[in-house]
Amino acid sequence: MLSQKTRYTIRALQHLADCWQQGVVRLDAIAEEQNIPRKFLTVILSEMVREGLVVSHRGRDGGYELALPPVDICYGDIIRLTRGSLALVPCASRNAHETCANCLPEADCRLRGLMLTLRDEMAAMLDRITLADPITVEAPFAETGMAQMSAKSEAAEPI
Amino acid sequence: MLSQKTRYTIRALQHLADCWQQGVVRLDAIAEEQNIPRKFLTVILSEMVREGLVVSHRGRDGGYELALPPVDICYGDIIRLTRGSLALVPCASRNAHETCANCLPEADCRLRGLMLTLRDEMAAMLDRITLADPITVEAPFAETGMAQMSAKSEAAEPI
DNA sequence: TCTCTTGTCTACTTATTTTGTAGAGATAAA
DNA sequence: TTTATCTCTACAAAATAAGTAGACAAGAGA
Repeated sequence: MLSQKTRYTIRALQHLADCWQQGVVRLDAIAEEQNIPRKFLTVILSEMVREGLVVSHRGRDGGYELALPPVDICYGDIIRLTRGSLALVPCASRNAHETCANCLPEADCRLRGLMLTLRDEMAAMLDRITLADPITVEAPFAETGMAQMSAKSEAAEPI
Repeated sequence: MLSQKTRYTIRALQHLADCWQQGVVRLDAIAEEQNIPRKFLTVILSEMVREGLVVSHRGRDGGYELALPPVDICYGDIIRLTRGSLALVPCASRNAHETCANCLPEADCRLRGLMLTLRDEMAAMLDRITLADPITVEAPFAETGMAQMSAKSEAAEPI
């Protein structure tokens, strides 16, 4: 699972992407519209500033904006930044590899083999979709009967 | 990330798959060969028995074996059993849907849209590969220069 | 039947991670 | 100089994960 913090981060960045080139956005505006605890959001956005994804402006009329055009920020990068890795198992990370505790030697671990393949497949998708992509949202499960989703995101087609 | 417990579970099941139709396997044998804390493994295997994936035999000469042929147990099912869901976000689960706390209405949440697509892609892979599939393991990162992996698993080809 | 081996179950303990909050500072505009 | 903003470190509380204890049940064989 993505942690709550990672989810907040992504939604905050989506919000900034939506406001791209419309001036800075105040923290309180993001917190309110995205339903994120204000104090927690200060921590999150400060981290994003340190990581270079967001630029802040202090003082009166201050706020935040993306440091890059939304099209240059992909979901894979955001998740790697906040969570360290895309992989579902530490030994299958290509960016933050760590050997697992209490495991077999890596060369023998089939779980690792599987998770590496999965990681690569996830990366192929998450590195392709950016904050500029529109994403169509399937209706909630309760109300409907599934799947209107699937498309593969070329240019500006709904995902 | 998959929890340590989920990883132990998968490796224990892989071990039982390897011993399929060779008689029961004692808990201690699994614990030793798979490097899993013995007491913790009792909890894990008891759960698998309750879930119907494993059959146990008590008393002297007792042990465990898979309840089904390895080819009928896919990784997707194992992860769903141990973890509740394949999805990376509770609101994107198709089996254990839950609305996220502090979120937008589901119909407006682009993160959910993205995570649904990702979930379906992960499921397509994890529901196809079973405990009977051989899985080739890429050499550990430290020793080599990446990627010998990728294949898509048809029939009994290495994954 | 007795005993030994092996699995079962419930309840705990401990460690780690996650989620948030407090509060004193820095800075920029008016 | 005042006020609206962001910044930073540290802490607290809650939730989750990992692992252990220990009494119990059951089957095989002497």
